[in-house]
Amino acid sequence: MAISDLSTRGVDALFDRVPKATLRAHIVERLRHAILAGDIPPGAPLVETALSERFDVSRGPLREALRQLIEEGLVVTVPYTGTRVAELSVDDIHEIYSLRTVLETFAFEQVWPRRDDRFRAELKRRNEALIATIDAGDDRASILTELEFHGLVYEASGHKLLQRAWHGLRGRLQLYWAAHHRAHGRRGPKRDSHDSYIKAAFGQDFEAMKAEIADHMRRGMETTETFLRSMPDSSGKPKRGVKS
Amino acid sequence: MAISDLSTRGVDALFDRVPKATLRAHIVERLRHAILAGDIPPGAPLVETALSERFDVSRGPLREALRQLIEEGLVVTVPYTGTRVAELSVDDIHEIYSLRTVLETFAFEQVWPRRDDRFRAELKRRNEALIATIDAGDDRASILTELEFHGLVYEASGHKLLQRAWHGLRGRLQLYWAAHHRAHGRRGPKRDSHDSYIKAAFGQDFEAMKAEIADHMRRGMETTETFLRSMPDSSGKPKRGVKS
DNA sequence: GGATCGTCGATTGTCAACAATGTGTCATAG
DNA sequence: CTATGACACATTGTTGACAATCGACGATCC
Repeated sequence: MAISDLSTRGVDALFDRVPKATLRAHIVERLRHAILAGDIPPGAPLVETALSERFDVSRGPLREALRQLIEEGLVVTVPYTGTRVAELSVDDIHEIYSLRTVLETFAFEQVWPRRDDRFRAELKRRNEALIATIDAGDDRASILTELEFHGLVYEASGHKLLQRAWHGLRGRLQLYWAAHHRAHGRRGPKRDSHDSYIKAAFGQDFEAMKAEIADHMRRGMETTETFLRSMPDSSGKPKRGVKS
Repeated sequence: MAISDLSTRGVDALFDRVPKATLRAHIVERLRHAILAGDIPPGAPLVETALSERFDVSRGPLREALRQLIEEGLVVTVPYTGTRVAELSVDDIHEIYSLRTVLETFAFEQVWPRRDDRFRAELKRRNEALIATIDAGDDRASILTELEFHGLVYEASGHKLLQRAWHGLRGRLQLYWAAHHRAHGRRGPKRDSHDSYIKAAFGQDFEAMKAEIADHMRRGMETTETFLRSMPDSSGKPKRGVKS
C-alpha cells in the first residue's frame, strides 16, 4: 500500500522538481499539504501567479490543481475575482459529521460479513499506530493516523464510490482538525478513544456497532464544534499571507 | 434553468461566441449534455483538439471542463494516453444504487420532520411532470423529470454536502438510463411507479418510508442491471466517433 | 463634506505554440 | 510466419503571452 508508505516518509519530505507522473498531481499534493498543515490558513488568498512562482510551474497545471481542490472542498473561488482557502463554519461541521455517520455505518454494513483475521489485525495495527503518534505527542501525525484508522473500513468495503465520498469528507475533516491543532496546540485525542469502537467492530452485534459509530461521531462533532465556537472570528478577512 | 434551454435548441445550435459567465462552465454544460444525451456514447474517445475545434474554444478551458466531468464520473482518462467517455459496468450499477439507497434514506430522515404542505405540493407537482413526459412518450425528458422528482428530497434536506453527493450519483445514473433509452427505445418507467413512494412519503411511518426507498431502489437496480447484461458488449473498443 | 463617477492596478480567463509521452505500424531478422 | 525493434504519428502535458473583468482608490461635482 502506498498509503502507509507516505505516512512513514513524513509530511514535509518534498521532492523538489522530480516529476514522477504528472505535474498537476504533484501540485495538488503539495498545495493540499500546505493547506491541511495550516501553512496557508483558511480564508487566505490563493493567487495563481504567486503560487505558480512558488511551485515553479506555469499557471496551467496550477489552475487545474486548484480546480481539483475546489472539488474537494478545500478551496473556494469566485470568477474573475479570486481564490481562497475555504473558511470554517459550524454548519459545515454538522454536515460533515452527519454525512460521515451515515457513510461509515454503511461502510461497516458492507464489511460486516467479511471481517476476517486480516481485517481485524489491520484495524488493531492502525489503532496502535494512532496510539504511537499520540504518545509521541505528534499531534499533526495523529490527525493522519486517526484518518487512516477510520479509512480502513472504507477501503475494506471495496466500494469505490463510497471511498470517493469518504475522500471528500476526509479532506474537510482534516481542515478542521488542523485548525484545531493549530489553535490549541493539542487536539487531544485520547489513547483509548477507539477501544469501544474496536470492541464493537470485533463483536457480533451490528446494532451495537451502529450505536458506537453514532456515539463516536457525536463526540467528535461536539469537540470540533466547541473548538470552532471558541475561535475569536474565523470569518474575518485576512489580507495577505501566501508568500513563504 | 439553462438546461431545458439547451435541450430545446438542440446539440449543435450554438450561440457563436456569447460568453455569458465563464467559458469553462459552458463547455461543461454542453459536453455533459452531449454525453448524457448519448451523442457521444460510452467508450468513445474525447480528443482535446477535436473537441476544442468543435466547441470553438482553446484547449485550456476544455481541459478544465474535462477534469470536472472526470470528477463527476462521466469521463475517464489515462495520462499521456487519452480520454474517453466512462464505460458501463454492473459493478458500478450496484455501487450507484446501494449508495443511493443510503443517501436517499438519509435525505428523507432529514426532511421527515419538515414535510410541510409546500413540500408535499412540490412532490406531487414533480410527479405530475414526470407522468406528463411519460404520457408524451418523451423518454429522454422523462429521465430528467424522474431525476428531478427524486432530487426534491435532497434539495429539501438543505444539506449541501448531501446534495453534492447526489449530484455525483445523478450524473452516473443518467449515463446508464440514457444508454438504456438509446438501446431499447423506451426505458419504460410506469405512470404509477411512484405512487407507493409518495404515499409512504406522506404517511407517518418512517420505517415504511425506508422500506419503500429500499424497494424502489432494488427495482430500479434490477431493471438497469438486466438491461446492461442484455447489451452485446459494452466493454468493446469503439475506434472513432467524436467528430460531428 | 459626502456621494458619484472614472481610472488604474491586480487577478483571473483565454489562447496558440512547444515539449513530452505513449501507441501502433512497418520493416527486418530469425 | 512469427517475433522484435525502431520509427513515426497521435494525443496529452506544459508554457508564456495576451485579453477580459473586478475591486479599490482618488478626483470631481453637488
